[in-house]
Amino acid sequence: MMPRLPIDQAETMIRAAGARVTRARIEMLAALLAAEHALTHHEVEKRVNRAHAIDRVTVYRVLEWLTANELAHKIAGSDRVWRFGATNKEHARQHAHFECNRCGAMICLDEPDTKPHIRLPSGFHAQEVDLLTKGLCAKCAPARRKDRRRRSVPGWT
Amino acid sequence: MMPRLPIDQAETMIRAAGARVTRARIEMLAALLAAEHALTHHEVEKRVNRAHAIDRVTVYRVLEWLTANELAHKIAGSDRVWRFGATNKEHARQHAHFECNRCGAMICLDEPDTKPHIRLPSGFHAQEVDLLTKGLCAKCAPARRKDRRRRSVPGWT
DNA sequence: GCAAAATATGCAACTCAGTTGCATATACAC
DNA sequence: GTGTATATGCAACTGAGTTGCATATTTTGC
Ligand SMILES: [Zn+2]
Ligand SMILES: [Zn+2]
Ligand SMILES: [Zn+2]
Ligand SMILES: [Zn+2]
Repeated sequence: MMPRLPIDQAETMIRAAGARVTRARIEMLAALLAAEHALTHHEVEKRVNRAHAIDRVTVYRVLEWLTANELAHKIAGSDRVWRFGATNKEHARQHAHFECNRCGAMICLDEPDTKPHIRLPSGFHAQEVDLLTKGLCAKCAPARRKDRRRRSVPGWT
Repeated sequence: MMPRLPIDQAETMIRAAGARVTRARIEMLAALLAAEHALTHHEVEKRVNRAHAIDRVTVYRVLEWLTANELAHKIAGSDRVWRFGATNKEHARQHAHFECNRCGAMICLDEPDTKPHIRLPSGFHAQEVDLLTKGLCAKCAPARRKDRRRRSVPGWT
């Protein structure tokens, strides 16, 4: 299988969705496909702006459109900012995520891993399970070695 | 064991933390203890206001303080709003949560349940795992019976 | 290709959660 | 009670995400 340029792959995916093929959609999906981690609206905006200026509202709307069409998915982070990842090949419909407690980076974990069976109160009906592992990413883990992580109670002496 | 009023239990918990016992802290923690689900800042404000008016900034600050002192914990919801629950007796330090896809209600699940073992990329270091089950709560499940949940692609016909 | 219809984009103004600085009120130690 | 540390109230701010509407671009039909 030929490795394809993200920009071409993006165009094919959008065309396959049977929707209008616009520059913003292509470039934004390509940015997500090329990204090493899930991107915030701002990160997407910055990466696409290398090519040409794009309005921030368009960024929000295209991300929403990509998500609705299942070409991307969004993950809720601890900082109340959505991060978006391309929904391609290897990622199952359901997959876990990792968020770095230090730099905030969010990545998709493609391991299907053992599904935890959760007992719900009577009458409740489960539809999906979000699994978010938090910790330190490869870049941040070394930096925290010396921190000697005591059970911190911020703002309290 | 005597069943205690939330207000008394709250005061005891705060006093045990060795901190100043204020009306706002007691009433807000009592509201969390009495709540049937995790509360937003706004819900807390509304419940406490039955007794006396309270500034919204104080609500934020007290919730932050309760969280820092581990008398409460906060859960990130799909609507970018933090919800707070009292951290009492039965809830372990780590527990799963449930969020209703229809009404947004968030509850704590005290089942410790089978911890999923997640494989991380090399160099990554896990510290905690957030597990959020989404679906329909007991109140909303019946209402959705007829909806015949097709694979929805919102905003796309 | 060209015009018309359909829809995506840009812009301005908005909403709403959460934060910050500072003056004042309150809890607690003495 | 008085003094000191700190909690609260108020006003103004930040930043993510949304909405309405005018304009630009993509498609479709010719
Ligand atoms: Zn990191
Ligand atoms: Zn993902
Ligand atoms: Zn519900
Ligand atoms: Zn909880």
